[in-house]
Amino acid sequence: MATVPVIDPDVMDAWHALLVVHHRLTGAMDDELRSAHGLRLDWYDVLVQLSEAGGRLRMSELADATLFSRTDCTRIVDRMEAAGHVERRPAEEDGRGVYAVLTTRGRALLRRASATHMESIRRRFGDHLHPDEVRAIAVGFRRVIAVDAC
Amino acid sequence: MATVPVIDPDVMDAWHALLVVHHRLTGAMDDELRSAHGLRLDWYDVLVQLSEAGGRLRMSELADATLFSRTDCTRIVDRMEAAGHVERRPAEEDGRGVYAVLTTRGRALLRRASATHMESIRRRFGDHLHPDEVRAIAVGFRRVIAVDAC
DNA sequence: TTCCGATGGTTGCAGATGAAATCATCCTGG
DNA sequence: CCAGGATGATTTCATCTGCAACCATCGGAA
Repeated sequence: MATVPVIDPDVMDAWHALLVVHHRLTGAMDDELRSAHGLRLDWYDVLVQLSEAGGRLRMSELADATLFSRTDCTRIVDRMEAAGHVERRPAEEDGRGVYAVLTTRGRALLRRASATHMESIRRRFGDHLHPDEVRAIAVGFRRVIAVDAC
Repeated sequence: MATVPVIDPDVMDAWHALLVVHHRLTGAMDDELRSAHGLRLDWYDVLVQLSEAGGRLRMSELADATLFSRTDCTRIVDRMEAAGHVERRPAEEDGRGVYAVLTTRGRALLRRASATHMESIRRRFGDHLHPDEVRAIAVGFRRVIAVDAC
């Protein structure tokens, strides 16, 4: 009695390709940001999220906005604060809360770094995909994410 | 003089979705493997690669086949050897070389774990994508990978 | 045969990671 | 108003990670 294959080989291919793309590209982008701006990819993510939120976020909001744990955020902000890119400010409305606030210096760094990073995403990723593929990826992945959230 | 956007928003969407899918799904799959079989996702990857290679690989081949560094492979094999899933055997044809060899126990564990993992990929990933999307992802990503290899 | 640069693998070190414990503050029910 | 559970953030601990230094072996050239 032959067992039915548990998974479609095409799906397996797609999943494996995703793993490789993620590994290679995040590695390369991290290298690029480091050599061009002395900035790690995780710091960059924090800068982006803070900027998109208008310049400040509670620590836990930052953890939700990025893909980092709370512990990670505490420590990344520790280091970025020491580097002068962000500041911590107690939340006036909640004695337990802390805001991570983008500094002028952090904002300037983000402006420079984002050019590098966007260009990197385009060159390493977008340029090699047809618009149809890009849309299929975005739409399909959003569906995967939405289901997972339940 | 307005600056031209550096990157197509659709491409940015797709890239971001990829990051989220990777993070969520690898996390969930790791949890599943751990609770079902006490097996970490990285150990599972090693078992798969050894099995697909016929049961044994040189350490450096293992590093190439997986997404791990040489250092990682040394240490993962250390732990898996202690757990009895693989064995180290000196390469007869090269005094420097070492083979990581799948044990009977490792093979049995892989058989059990792969059912869990395949099902997990199907349920969390493949089931939510149209066949067209799956093919677009596989084909597009392979292109991205091929270019990056240069 | 004997160098000597290249290669395979491991290890020391410095830093990064998550889970769980901790501390302070908040807020709800009585 | 007070007690006590919930929440925000940090710290501790044990583990994991990569880079660079390391050691042993290989293989070609003199």
